Amino acid sequence: MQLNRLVSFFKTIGDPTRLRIIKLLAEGPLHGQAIAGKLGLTPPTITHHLHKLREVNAVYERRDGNTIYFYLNESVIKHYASALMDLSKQDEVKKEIKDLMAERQKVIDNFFANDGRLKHIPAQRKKKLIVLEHILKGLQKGKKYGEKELNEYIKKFYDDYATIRREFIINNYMYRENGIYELNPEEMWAKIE
Amino acid sequence: MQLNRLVSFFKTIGDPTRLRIIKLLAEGPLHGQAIAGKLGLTPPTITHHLHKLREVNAVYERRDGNTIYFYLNESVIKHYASALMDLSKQDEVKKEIKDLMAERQKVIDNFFANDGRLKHIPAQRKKKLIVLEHILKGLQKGKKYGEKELNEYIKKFYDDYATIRREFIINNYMYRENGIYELNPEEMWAKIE
DNA sequence: CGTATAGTTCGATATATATCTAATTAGATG
DNA sequence: CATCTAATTAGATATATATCGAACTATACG
Repeated sequence: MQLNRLVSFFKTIGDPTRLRIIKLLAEGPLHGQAIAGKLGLTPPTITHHLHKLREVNAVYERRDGNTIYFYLNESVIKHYASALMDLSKQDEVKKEIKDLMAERQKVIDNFFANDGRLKHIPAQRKKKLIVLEHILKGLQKGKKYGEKELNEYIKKFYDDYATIRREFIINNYMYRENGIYELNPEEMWAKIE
Repeated sequence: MQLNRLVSFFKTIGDPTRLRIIKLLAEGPLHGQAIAGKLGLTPPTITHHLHKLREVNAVYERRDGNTIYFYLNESVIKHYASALMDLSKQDEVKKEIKDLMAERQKVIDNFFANDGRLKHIPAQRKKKLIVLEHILKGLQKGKKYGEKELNEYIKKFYDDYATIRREFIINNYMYRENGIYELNPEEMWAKIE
């Protein structure tokens, strides 16, 4: 369901007169003047609202002689009701992932400044790992980095590159061999983002 | 659920920007500037819409530091979705009665003029009975009517009182005894309205 | 064909509101 | 306390729209 249809429908029923018309029609079809009478409004006003209700298929009509009976299109109402319901329902797994992401994003928001630099290293281990993983996202897997090259990269985030580099190693995000650094396979540290 | 709350809610979500905010928050909480960024709007505009969304309890917020995270209030969304669903759902019996009533009303609209007088007697038996029953509603059960009195009553609806009076008898709506007329018990002709 | 009735269209008016820029407030941090 | 960032408020503008009375259209009926 595209956004525009939803917006048009809700905008249309988000009016006291139109919602009262819908409630009336929910009890059975009525002709225009009957609606005008029950609501204390003039026929042109009712025509105006019925026009809008027809635009979103909330009502349909059947002519009988020269009076027109208006009916509530219940299936359309149900349709949008369930579309609305869907906006509040997400499958469990997806929802949990989203929550996790939101939590991580919050930590990142807190510890990185607007220019993208790390303000300071979190004391809490869990948050520290999130911060380290965020920095690691800029490195390519499989690529070999010289120590100087890695230091330069880290310095874009934080002046104390030595601490960060050491954290990379002791938390098993990277390994070092003969002064050459490389990312460990992601599976080893269950990267999420 | 009172009408005003429904109207306010639907009016609120019947706006493209606000519905987009709701869709975003359905995927997880966000802070104001993140919303502004994703939608390409300025923070004051987002504040404006969040204010309206809060008014109808569609969102709530949690402060963390000086950034405020906004959450979709899913239970409220569900609440209004089911209220909307109710507008299209009626229990079967009630619905059938309403349909019957609407059908009868249509016949009455067609055969009685605005001043309440019968234009002519329907040829179709089913419609004729509806018309007769409509006229009978003005009589009291248990009361005994003299012929002249009954004629006068019928004449308020139709000049040819003799025909109508005869129809009352042959369709078993009334019975006559020594020139005195009386309504038959309702059960005998399954009065609906 | 003329008349009556139901519905629609038109034009005017009053009200609401979505959006922006600029200024202000609130909290956190050094 | 000074400063930074996020959010809000205020004011301005442009657009949308709910309602009505008056004029018009369509259908039925005699």
